[in-house]
Amino acid sequence: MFNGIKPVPEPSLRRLPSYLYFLQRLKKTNKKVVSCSVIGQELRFDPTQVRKDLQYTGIVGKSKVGYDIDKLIDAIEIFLGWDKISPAILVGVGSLGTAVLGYPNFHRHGLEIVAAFDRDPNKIGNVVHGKEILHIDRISDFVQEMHIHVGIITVPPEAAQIVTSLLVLGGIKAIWNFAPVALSVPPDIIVQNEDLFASFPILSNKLSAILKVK
Amino acid sequence: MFNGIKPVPEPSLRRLPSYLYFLQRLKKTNKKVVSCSVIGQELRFDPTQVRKDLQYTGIVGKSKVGYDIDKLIDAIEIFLGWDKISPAILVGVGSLGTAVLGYPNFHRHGLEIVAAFDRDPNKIGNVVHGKEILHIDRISDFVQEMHIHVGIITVPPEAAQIVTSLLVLGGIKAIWNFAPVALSVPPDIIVQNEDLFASFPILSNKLSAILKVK
DNA sequence: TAGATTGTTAATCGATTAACAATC
DNA sequence: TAGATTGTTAATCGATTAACAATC
Repeated sequence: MFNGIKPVPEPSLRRLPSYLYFLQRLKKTNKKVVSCSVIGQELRFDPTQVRKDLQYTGIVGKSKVGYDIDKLIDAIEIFLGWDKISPAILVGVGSLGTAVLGYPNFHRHGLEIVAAFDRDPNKIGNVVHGKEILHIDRISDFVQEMHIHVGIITVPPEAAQIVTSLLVLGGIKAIWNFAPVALSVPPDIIVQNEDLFASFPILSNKLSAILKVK
Repeated sequence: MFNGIKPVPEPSLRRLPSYLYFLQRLKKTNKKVVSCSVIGQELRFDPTQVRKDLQYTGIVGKSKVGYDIDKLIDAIEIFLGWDKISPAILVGVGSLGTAVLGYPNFHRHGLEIVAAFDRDPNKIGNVVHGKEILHIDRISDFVQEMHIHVGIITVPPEAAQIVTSLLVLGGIKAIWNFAPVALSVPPDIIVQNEDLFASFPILSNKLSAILKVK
């Protein structure tokens, strides 16, 4: 399994998009170069940490000058794979699914949702945020024929495993799972779980601390 | 600021709910006690880590036996403040707001959403998932009069700061922010940001790795 | 009693931060 | 040249994991 390449730490991966967004704003001000300390000051990160994060993308800077903003934007986008569009489908057009479908910037994040699926006959054929809703029976064939890379699961927890199996059957490469259940998949399939309420226990803990003091 | 009490590590806080859910399932099987190794095996955590996490709640176990399940459930709920209900409001009844309003188990997480707010006149007076939608003009007064503790922000990013200021004006204690912007608040107000797409760059990175190999 | 499990202290690991040489 | 910034190595910090004594 070990191939000599250290995996990029998850905290770094999570920070990279915020660098990208800042650089895109900076580019609009006609700046050409930027240093780690400027980025760090803006985003409240340690400059050394910024430098290390950026190095994972393979960017090379200039001493005394900093990084070329255009090059840096490209490097981050390429590193995350956001320069090439992967076709995706979304399964489960409830309110969460609708919210995800409504996100306008997936194409800038390497994703294009080409269709949505649901099991409710009343929804089939409707168009939500520009995507047609197809019946869930057609998922496997659709994934296979359209070479879909990513499946986004926004169905209720009970349905998530069945949907997963259908996606896998069609040859999906990665699953972005918003349902609060663990999915079982073959080892070569990427599963990334997204917890809508992930940070809530931290809020709870802080809130209960101040409520107790009172 | 330092008061001799070490803050509980965020990773531990994030794991506590999963212990709770497992214990609640276990309770239904009429088990009375449970050990760290059983919990760890189920949730794929190191047993020592489980023990350390649980100790933050103040629970005391019995050697050779384990922890009393009922006591442990209570300890986690009390520790997170999920035993007492805090009144909350939600602001921004778009698709994301509707999805959050539709979550059925907030009362088991110490929260009760008592009303929702929006600025769209067509939505005012409607009832979504049992909550009436009120006009945003009434937020500050509502927070003050109803002693609302938590404000959930699901408005578009442009509107998030204005909404925040209105909540603060009314005397809110904590803000759970789903908008992708940094909010400025007085130092005594808790802000917890929730990023709907937090794990997406990790999926991107893994996906681009396998696409490159191909 | 013997052995399983807790509670606690020590070791390890990984990420963050500091130090500093190289460089433009 | 002088000084700011990168690139890199070392130190620190915090979380995880291992070791082990206490205990029921």
